[in-house]
Amino acid sequence: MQERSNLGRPPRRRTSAAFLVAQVGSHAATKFAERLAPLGLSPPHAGIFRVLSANPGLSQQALGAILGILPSRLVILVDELEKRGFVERRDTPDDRRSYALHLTGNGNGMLDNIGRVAREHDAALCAALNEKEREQLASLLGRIAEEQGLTPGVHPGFKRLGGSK
Amino acid sequence: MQERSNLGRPPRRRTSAAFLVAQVGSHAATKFAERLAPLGLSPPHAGIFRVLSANPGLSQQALGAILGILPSRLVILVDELEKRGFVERRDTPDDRRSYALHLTGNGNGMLDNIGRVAREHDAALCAALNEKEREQLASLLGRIAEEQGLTPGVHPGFKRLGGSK
DNA sequence: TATTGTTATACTCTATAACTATA
DNA sequence: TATAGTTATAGAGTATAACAATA
Repeated sequence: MQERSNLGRPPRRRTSAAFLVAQVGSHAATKFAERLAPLGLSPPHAGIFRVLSANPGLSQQALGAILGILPSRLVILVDELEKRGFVERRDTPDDRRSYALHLTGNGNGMLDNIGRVAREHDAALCAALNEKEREQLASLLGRIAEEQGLTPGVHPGFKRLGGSK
Repeated sequence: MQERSNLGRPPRRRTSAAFLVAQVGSHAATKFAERLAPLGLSPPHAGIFRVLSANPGLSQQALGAILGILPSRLVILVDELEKRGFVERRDTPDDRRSYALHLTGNGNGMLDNIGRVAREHDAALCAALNEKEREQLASLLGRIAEEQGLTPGVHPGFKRLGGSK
């Protein structure tokens, strides 16, 4: 039940939605990274798990394109996951330049852990809201994401933020 | 008017609010930085303008504490703004170790430009929502921000995001 | 001895270019 | 010649330590 009496006064200056989204979003990303850290993973790692789970057999190029990660960086990330036995590079018969990336059994186990962590993270972040309000929030943000042309399920990361020098 | 018929089926899996906040927030931060770039400013610069406007005479320590910017980095940012005539370091009579930071006339002019850019940014980001929905969104996010202990008006930036290595 | 502003340095992430092996 | 993966390198942001002047 919001107060609706603003008669005669200039519209009350509220913090802009854009600023709040950036502020809370940055906080959310930091908190998620903190929850991932005990698993020995970073947010980009989690993105790789999620995308490979939905699209097994992707090449590194394709995976990097989806996640917005440059090939030169993706190599390192995949190396780390392969070294720990979560991802494997399978040779492709038709094109011997590229690999087909798959989650291993251990990889799928870790994917479950990531999912659990993500749900805990969501619950903690939205603690101030009831279930209906969380759906409202997700709906509003989902509409913005769609109108802005954001790819569902892909966190854009941060490109060039510095603008001064 | 949302569909409300989910009888018997498991609750439909929606993208979590936490993920959407991080995704849209990252996008918003990138877009804001792009709008700031033609002014020769970065988001941290804009934060300095905003905080100094509300709290003239702050020391660098105090300013850095509010913005979550380390002294070693803040020196460089303030140097840049001082060199361009937007900020001045005034000697303080009582403590000759520190400066009192103030916006100059040109600085206040640039502050107006930043405000204009911020309003354009907000309008563009929320294009998918009507005025009432924007207020709803701001209200929901504001409650999360408060419950999570975020300082009003302060973008936390991104601390240690990597967790793997 | 502690604090303010500053400098120096290391580490991470981003971005570009160049190399190799295939195609 | 073009592409997939890889390596090397440069640039920005973040973090820590150390220093000079002052408290």
